[in-house]
Amino acid sequence: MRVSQFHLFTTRETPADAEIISHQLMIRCGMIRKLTAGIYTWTPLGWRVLRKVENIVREEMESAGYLEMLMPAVQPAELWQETGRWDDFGGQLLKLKDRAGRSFVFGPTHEEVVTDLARNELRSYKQLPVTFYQIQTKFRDEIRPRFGVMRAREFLMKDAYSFHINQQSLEETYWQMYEVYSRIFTRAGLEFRAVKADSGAIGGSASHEFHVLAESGEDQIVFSSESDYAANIDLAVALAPAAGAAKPGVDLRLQDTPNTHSIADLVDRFEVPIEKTIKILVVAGDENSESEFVALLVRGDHSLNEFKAAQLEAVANPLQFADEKDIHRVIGAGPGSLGPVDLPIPCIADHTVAAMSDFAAGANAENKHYFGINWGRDVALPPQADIRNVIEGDPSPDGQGVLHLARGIEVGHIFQLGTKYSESLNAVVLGDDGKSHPLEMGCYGIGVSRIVAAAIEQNHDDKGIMWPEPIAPFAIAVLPMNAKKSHRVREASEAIYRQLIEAGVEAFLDDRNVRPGVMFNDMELIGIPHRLVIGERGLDIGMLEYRNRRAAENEEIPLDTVVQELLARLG
RNA sequence: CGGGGCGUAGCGCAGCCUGGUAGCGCACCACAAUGGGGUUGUGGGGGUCGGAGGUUCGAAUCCUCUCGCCCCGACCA
Repeated sequence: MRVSQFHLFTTRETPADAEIISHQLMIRCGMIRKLTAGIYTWTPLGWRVLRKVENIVREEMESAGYLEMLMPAVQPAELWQETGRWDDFGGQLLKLKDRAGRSFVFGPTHEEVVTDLARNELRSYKQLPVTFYQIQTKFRDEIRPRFGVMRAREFLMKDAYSFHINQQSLEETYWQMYEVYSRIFTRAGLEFRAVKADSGAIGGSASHEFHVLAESGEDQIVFSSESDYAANIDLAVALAPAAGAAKPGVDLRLQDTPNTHSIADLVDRFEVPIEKTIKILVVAGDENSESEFVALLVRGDHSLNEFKAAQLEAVANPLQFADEKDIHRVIGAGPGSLGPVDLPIPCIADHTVAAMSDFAAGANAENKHYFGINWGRDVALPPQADIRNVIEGDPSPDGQGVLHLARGIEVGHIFQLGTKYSESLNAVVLGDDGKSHPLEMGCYGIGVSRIVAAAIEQNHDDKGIMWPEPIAPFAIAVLPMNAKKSHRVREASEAIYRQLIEAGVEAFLDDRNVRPGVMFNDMELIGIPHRLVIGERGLDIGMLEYRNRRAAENEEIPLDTVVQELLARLG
């Protein structure tokens, strides 16, 4: 491709509304343009990258034997009503009406459609297992789209669905898909981790997320320093210490603590180490439980894991925090003065709390705290559960190593769905026993457009993008210096460019009449992995300048063998 | 959904408080010089100031409504 024939539109200025680096660079490169909130046009430059990612995904899916297809983006409401997701999916579901007033959705995912296909087409276990996939535009009406294509409303997704006669077959495909996903992200040149995850609104049992590691990631992931334990923050657990093991060291003491309303106050004014404090969170009880409210106890420096807390039998799901008025009503003290001693409502302690001794907490009376509290001696040890978020350095739950926290961008998610959709849509096949069996299903997603942004987050410097070669829009930039003034430069550049193109290399010849600095800056900004500079200077001595986008210095390449040398470097 | 902010040329912004017929930088077009890290000069094109209504002799500016966009929050003992 010649730059003069390509719509290359770069800009020096960073748009005001782009917060993260990938969004800024994509705008500055001219890869994307916003049409409206969360909805983007992919320009020719951006589209080349998107297509590269798409093709890697497609090739790996194909070689695993999965079948590509294309399902409708617009789907009848009836199908979503059958599975209950017309109501359950929530505000992210974009609902539409046609001229006759019939309701439709713009597909945010395709379990309904693919299961409808399966119930009509699949008859026998002999047709199984089978995996269908598509690469297609999805729409999810995000509450708050942001970060460009990272969290867009309209986005490109690869979604795959597998069908099985039994759980064992599902698991085989699930773990095969795990490997396929790992190959895809590895091939795209990304540093990533797979972590255990919750299956959330999609439903089902087992699930893993694939995260590209990046500081700007919206998700927290957790992994062990020694073992292969890895989970997202919702699910991550630390090895629990033994409850009640610590022996009392000091006496219980009730002390006046005026104007002490927070853990921070307690630590500052009374010189209590934060690890010797506990905080009480009052939440609504489950409607079937005997208590209106339940107190949750976590160590002062720990935070409540709302996902875990909401799973507790005694606790309302979704989690609902008591307001100040309710806390006063049922406990008789404000939120800053709560503690386990003489607490009038049931409580559940985090495992860490159950192992504490000589700790401080509120006295359930204004302006008073207890110090030196010990379980058993001063108050009965409450029931325990894992209700906190793990922190950096916690022991890994398998006993091997400590936990590290990192930020990640979720680019893939695989689920074992089981029969959730096949049962609600009555998708069954005959087994070898001659009886009907609901299909076991798996579903597997990759955020194709999100990968583009994630790759930039992971691969950039102060000059711009540094594409991993497999997803770069062009492989090499051929930059003639002052071609207008030099037919030698012009001819040499054209010749090399032609040879590269003939060799199948995606070369990008900058034949614009612009100064060298403009070329260098543009090519570095858009992240072309290799570049060759052709000038009078080099031609005089028979050597040309080559530079890798990630290298700090030029290399000299002899003119006579330049194309072979480049081909070797390009792999 | 709650809170805050912003809508003036393709992009980044000034002008608004104190009303008087719209400006700067980048980008774009033309010409010239320059020619190895976003070069320089001269000349030029482009805006119903988000939209509607109101106040006024006169509105980008004041008032009302409306639409759009962005940020923060949905953890608190």
